[in-house]
Amino acid sequence: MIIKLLLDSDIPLYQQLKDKIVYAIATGEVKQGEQLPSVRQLSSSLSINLHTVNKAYTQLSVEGFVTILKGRGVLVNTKDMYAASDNDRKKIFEQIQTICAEAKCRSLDADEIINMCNKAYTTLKGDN
Amino acid sequence: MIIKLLLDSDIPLYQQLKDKIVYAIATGEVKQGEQLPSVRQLSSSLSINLHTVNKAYTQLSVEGFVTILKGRGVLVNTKDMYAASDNDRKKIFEQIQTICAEAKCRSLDADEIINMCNKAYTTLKGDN
DNA sequence: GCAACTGTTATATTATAACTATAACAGTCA
DNA sequence: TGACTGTTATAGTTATAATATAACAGTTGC
Repeated sequence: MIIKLLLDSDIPLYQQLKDKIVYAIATGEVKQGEQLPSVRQLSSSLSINLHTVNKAYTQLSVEGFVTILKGRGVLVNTKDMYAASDNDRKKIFEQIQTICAEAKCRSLDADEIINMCNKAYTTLKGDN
Repeated sequence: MIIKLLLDSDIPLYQQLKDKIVYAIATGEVKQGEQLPSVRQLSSSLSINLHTVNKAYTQLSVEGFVTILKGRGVLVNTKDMYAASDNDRKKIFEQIQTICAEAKCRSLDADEIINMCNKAYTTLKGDN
């Protein structure tokens, strides 16, 4: 899993890390049951602190993407364990609403946004 | 313009405010050339600080949505003043990518996300 | 058991962001 | 002049983000 973080981004490091891992799950780059790097390994290879990685892993665990086993490591869950709940759907829709509002203001019509969605999905084509 | 902010949200107040104003522009609820409430008026009616409103207005100004006239007030710009630049498009696509990655993980397919986009756009139907 | 690995917890420190409070300054306009 | 605009300055509080070190506790293979 190739991860590059932007140190000068306005997006927190732990959030960037979460997004990258979810992206890797979406593409199938990391598979169900697969073990993620340990907090020490990953923090070392990214030159960031152990606790920053731990925060990302902990939140991914709360959101259902991974299971943390004390003493053993962090494992990617099976798909059914993080299938969208009604609340997940609601949150995703709210994000889309905000993006579409800005997009419409900026004279992008629905088709352009839909094209972006299709492009995003085709980029994610993995056998996961 | 009806605005309600969530004080206990993880989204900062000034960001929520920006999003609501952009949304109001998108629906046509506030029109081109229209004057927004003064920082004191709005901060008072929302029971938040003057500087929080000022921060939202200042950023909206940088992003091209409004023009701030010292001593006079804040005016909504014309559409052409905030039409999407290449960089705006890129940022919007990156947000969509992140959302789609999570959505795919959570077993939502492209059609479901596209439906959400269409629903979001129809909600925004205004003659702006 | 021991060693080497896991995640966890505790404590502390630094830096930055977010929000508030108050006051004064400066431009606009009837 | 007075009442409204946004702006700037100063200060303080609170929360978040990130780091640094150390110790604790569970797992695993030798």
